[in-house]
Amino acid sequence: MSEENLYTFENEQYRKTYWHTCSHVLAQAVKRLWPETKLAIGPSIDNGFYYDLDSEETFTAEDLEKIEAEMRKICKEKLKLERFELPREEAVKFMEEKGEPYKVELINDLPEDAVISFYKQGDFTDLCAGPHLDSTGRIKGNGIKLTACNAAYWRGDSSRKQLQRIYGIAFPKKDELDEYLAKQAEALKRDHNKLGRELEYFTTVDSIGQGLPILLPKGARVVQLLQRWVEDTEQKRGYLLTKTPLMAKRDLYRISGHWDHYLDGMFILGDPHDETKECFALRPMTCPFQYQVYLNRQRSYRDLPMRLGETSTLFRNEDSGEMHGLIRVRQFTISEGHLVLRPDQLEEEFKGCLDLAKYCLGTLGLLDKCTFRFSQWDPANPNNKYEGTAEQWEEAQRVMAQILDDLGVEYTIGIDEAAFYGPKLDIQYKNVYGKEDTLVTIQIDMLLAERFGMYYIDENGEKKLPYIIHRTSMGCYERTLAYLIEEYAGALPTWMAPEQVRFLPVTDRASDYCAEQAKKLEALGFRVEVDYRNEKIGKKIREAQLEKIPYMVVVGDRDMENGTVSPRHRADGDLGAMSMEDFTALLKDVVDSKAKK
RNA sequence: GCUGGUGUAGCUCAGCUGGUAGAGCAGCUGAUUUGUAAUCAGCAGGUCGGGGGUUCGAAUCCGUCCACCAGCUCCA
Repeated sequence: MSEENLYTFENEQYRKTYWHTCSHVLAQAVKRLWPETKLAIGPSIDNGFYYDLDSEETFTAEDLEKIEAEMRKICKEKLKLERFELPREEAVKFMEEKGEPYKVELINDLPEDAVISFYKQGDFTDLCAGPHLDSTGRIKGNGIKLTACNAAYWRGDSSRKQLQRIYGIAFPKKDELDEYLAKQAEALKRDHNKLGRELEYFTTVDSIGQGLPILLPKGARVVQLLQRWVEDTEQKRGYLLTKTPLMAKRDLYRISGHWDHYLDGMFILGDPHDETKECFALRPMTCPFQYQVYLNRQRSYRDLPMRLGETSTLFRNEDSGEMHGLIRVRQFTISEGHLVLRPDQLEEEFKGCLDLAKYCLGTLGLLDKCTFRFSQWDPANPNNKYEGTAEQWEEAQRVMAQILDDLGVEYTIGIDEAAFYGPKLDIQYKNVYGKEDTLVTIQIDMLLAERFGMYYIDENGEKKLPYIIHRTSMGCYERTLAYLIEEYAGALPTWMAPEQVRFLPVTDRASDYCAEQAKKLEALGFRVEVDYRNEKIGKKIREAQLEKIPYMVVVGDRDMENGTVSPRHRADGDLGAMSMEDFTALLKDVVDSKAKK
């Protein structure tokens, strides 16, 4: 990068520096307006910056405007940012005198040898490692927008005080800000939680409860199509289909370890603390149920790998604030599966799982936006989350790292994101708000086989413990549907669209002709409707467009005379008159190829 | 679970400082038979999220519960 390009917004480092200085300007503005406010932290993030503040005042939208105005003033003042260092004791004293307890805590937690630096701009000084712009005058005042004020726990710890987090975004030009905000607004129009309800994919009902969405006929159809496709795909790859119960006695969860680790997360039927009576729980995962298939008889090394797949409905009693549309729910159905294998088969089978997931997500059109996360344990986790010994964990993670490197997977590392029984490869996806969730997970488990006594007899007649891979091929159907709606803005590809073709008779003279053609397509397995209403063709088209029906087939007197139909694609518009044979071939091609249109 | 916001007809929303609700679209009925994004007219539709409380009187004020939204925390 050439010298002059270093200071452009294209340069991520410069951009982050710019936003970081914005966060200082934000804090300075708040301190000027509400001097009693205590400062916590204020970093730049992927999309802008924020500052966490402790204030008696609950910042409203109007307050944010006031703060923005003050920020613009600070930019106009062109205050120089000056860096200086202090020894630890003086640094603590400095912040104590300023009445900033959070800063004092931060300084005290810095390592012994840390350089403690401050940045001063006019009447405002903040503890900060930098770097920063050299002057607040570098920031374009009317390119700043404070976008939200929300709660955030001090140091991300829910047992500590909740602060107010003010989010902002800024650009060197007002036009760029406007463009960014317009793009954001546009993205929110794809929000599955809004679009999915409007297009009648799902709804929620107060009396049923939080996190328990109703899949309406369109949503249910899409899920059915995806399930059939996944089950068939897995069958072709050597998976054995299972159907196991949705609940079990607490005894089962005691063996798996879930009773100790996740009691709060389960829906319990009965009194969990009364040992004199039977107590059941709805299943929060499939593992211990599906293991029983393996345990049905003694297994030989020749039986391995055993690949078990199940379309599995799970129940998790999430905290009330966690539910979100179809993305985070209390009951969901997942393309679940477990592979029981010999240690020497681990890499090959892991690769197979990754291939399958990539194939599924790629076909759905979601793969390009996915990122990979290698989720590892945290030996320092304070909640005793993890089973097994440090040696077992190091071994499992070493093997997984080796496999990921061999396969050339680019990943980030997530510490303390592992399952309680092993490390995971998580395939992550971001929703329209930029919030990331796991779509697919592939996990290596070297612990549970022993707990369940899942031995096999090797070629020497010796009992051996297998490895287990927990995996999903396309995640849970509700969440995947949500992302599909967002990815395609509700216009799902024809192969998975609940209604693929809608015939639109221009007058009722064409009704019978349409019914006949529709029947032909239905016989071939297409999902077809006819709009028989006595409405103008323009209105029928408008409504079909708004419902995002892939193909509208206009049929009028002219078509009937010529024995044609006049299809229209929702995105490509009028395709002109053609024979039913040609239209059928076109449709078949689009559907069979699972084209993304 | 925590912080903040929201909840009025199927949908989108109006309803000022308390005086028992209004529009557009959708729906129904009738007329209209129409060629690529909204034909016209009429009718009907609501214990204003639920239970309480204050008041002569509550959609409006207070409290509580429920649901929805954003964020945090959590996510087997």
